Amino acid sequence: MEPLENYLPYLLNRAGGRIAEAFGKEMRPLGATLQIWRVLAALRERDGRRMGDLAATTSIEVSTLTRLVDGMEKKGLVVRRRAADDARAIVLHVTAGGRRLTGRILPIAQRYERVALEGFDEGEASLLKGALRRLHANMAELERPT
Amino acid sequence: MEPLENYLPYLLNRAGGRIAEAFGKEMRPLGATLQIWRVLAALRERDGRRMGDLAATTSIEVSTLTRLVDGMEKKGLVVRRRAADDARAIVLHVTAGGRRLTGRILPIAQRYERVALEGFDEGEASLLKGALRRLHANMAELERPT
DNA sequence: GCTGTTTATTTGCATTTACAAATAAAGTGC
DNA sequence: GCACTTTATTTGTAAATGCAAATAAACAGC
Repeated sequence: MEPLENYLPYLLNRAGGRIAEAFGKEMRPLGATLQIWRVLAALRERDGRRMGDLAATTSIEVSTLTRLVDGMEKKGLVVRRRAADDARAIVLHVTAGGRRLTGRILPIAQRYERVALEGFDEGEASLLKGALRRLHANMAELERPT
Repeated sequence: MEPLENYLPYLLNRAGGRIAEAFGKEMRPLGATLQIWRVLAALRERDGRRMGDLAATTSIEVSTLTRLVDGMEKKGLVVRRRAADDARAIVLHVTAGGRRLTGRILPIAQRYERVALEGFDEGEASLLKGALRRLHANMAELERPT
């Protein structure tokens, strides 16, 4: 029967894990982590997001995110403010320091995109990305046991 | 510039993370975890592997694996033996209990493969798998900073 | 405008994980 | 066959993670 090597979830996690690990190591000297980068990237697209919103778009658990943001605040990368329209919610804003760090990480992220897709032509790359999106969507339907 | 949504490493981790999470939750009632399944699957292909070998094929850190195996031994899924040819090395053997558990997990793993690839035809699926292997290989070349 | 329910975030706690140091057995050169 | 280096695994320890409970504000119905 199927060896591990042909099993899609395994291949996926293995590839993803290796990228994450390598990227994470490059983040270190900058005083960042992969997760910090995710948050910064999400805020770069739209600043002033809520915790829950960020958790969803970064795929980081809310409780994990809370503590991650604690650290980011201490490092002066972001600030928490209470949402204007809902006193339960917190919105996050990047600081100048946060933007500076984002600027330093961006070229590294771009390099990773290039290296990962080395040898893939335009069409293959977008096919792959589309497949990953579809796959992610497919899994959403599997929220119940057999 | 590229939103997170188009960034390959992100898509990869997101898809992989979601599968791992869902699969992990189904493992729980069986008293297993994703990592335990990885080890069992690797031993199913070839029993009596060394710790280092297992670490490499499952992509689990050796030190993490040591403790994981501690737990698996307590659960009676595997046993550690000293390698016949090298007294430094440990080889792992599955027990009857381990095989029983493997048998219960297999159909779940197969279902995940199916659901993940729902809507992918044969060709697309093997293209995707090939891409993931290539990508994993590409990352190996990036073991040095810029 | 109170009461009960839902929603957003945080905190407590136990588990998982990774890195580095420790241990132990081979292999190497002489 | 003794010192030196390399290889295989384990242990110490600190950080990251996820679940469940706690807190706090909004909303719904009356």
